[in-house]
Amino acid sequence: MSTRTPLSEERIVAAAVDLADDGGLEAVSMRSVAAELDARAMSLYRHVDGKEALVAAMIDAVLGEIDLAEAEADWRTAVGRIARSAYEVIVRHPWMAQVWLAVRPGIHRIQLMEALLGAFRRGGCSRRLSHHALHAVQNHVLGHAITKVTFDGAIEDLEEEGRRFLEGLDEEAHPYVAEHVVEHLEPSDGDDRSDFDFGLDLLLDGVERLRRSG
Amino acid sequence: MSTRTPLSEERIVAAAVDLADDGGLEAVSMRSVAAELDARAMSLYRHVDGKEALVAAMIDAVLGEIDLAEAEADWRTAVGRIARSAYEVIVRHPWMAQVWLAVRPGIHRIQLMEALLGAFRRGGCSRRLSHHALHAVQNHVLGHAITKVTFDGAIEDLEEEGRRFLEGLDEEAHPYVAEHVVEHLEPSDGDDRSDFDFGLDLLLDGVERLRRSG
DNA sequence: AGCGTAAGCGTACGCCGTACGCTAAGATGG
DNA sequence: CCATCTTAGCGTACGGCGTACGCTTACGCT
Repeated sequence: MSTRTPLSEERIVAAAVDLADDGGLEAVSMRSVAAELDARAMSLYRHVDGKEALVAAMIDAVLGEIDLAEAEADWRTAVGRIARSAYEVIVRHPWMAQVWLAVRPGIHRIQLMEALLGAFRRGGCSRRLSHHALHAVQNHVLGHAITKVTFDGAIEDLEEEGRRFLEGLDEEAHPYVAEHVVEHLEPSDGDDRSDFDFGLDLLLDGVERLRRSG
Repeated sequence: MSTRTPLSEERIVAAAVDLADDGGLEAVSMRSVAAELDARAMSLYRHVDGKEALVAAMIDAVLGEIDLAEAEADWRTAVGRIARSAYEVIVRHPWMAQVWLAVRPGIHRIQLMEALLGAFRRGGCSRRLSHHALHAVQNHVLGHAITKVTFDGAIEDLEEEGRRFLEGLDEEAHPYVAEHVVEHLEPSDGDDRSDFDFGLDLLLDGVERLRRSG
């Protein structure tokens, strides 16, 4: 016994993702990842090109979890499924929000783009409209994910933190911000799902209108 | 002579922003910032709470550059001016894109939110609509800024890099991505300005429609 | 058995953020 | 004018980081 399973890029990336999922990106160091695998830091370099490449591989591995809604006929529900899945994947791996656009696209990122663009193009959108629609959807997903992650990420008690923020806020000078924060704290009707869908629908309505008008 | 101007939070933050503007966030260390001011690292701690607080101060300082379009009567042109100004500020300080949502909002961030929300609310949008409109505009600005910054940030010759990317791409498997990248490379009709406005108009059209329908 | 190849790792270097405590200069009160 | 207090600046040091370099060990060949 005691012959450990050998290292591989796959195992290293998986260990790094696990570390990042609980502990954030800052918990990922060559030494900590190696320790997770009962190895030493320098051993990783046989399988991975360095820390930057490791992070890129982590990102692409996680993007592979996204549902690309490949058999979906209707373009709008396809885009909806992809967008929601992408959002959920990012929220499941909160560290993604900081970095997913910061590195050169890997294969899964390209497949994600292809799936979204394909849905728009086959749905009858022009090249130019599809171009902007892709960016709009990506921005929406990433923006919402960042907002959610930063809200309940560093903060375990959202309510408490929100109240504290409001206390420090000058409500005379910033009444609308106060209003906005209160809305984030209202639990019932404005849950994540409807918030996300509201913006996405608004956006896809616009795309649909432009699609029809050519 | 030779009595240097004393340190202060303001001077430290300004020096750090300068370093980040040319050299990226990674060029900002307590030692490098101190060196920029002819001082030593530990001296900074008399005026700044540590690196994290320094970065937060850098962000808020830069957000103070945004034009808040305060005297603007028409809500739509006000939002447009604010959004474009914010976009330009981020592009002017490319390191902002990585971090601007990652820290707790400072006073300038709050003023930015207040300006946008005020424009929507005074323009006749409901609380809920203004809430979503704010997020949508923020996402649009940040998303576009990130896209632009990552495109021409690490890449001095955009054209060359795009062609190289296309070479490595399997155009059979990803025809729409190829199309999309080509569109990014086309210089003339699709410049930054019109790209940014196209998405923003699409978005504000949606807001306007919902505003009218109540 | 001998050998080539490659996986794993020990050591060391130059960075980083920052805790701790000293020095020296200026402010304050007599 | 001196004594005392405050505070800006900094020297040193510690633990952690990414990684260059080269050694060792294990394994698959012939």
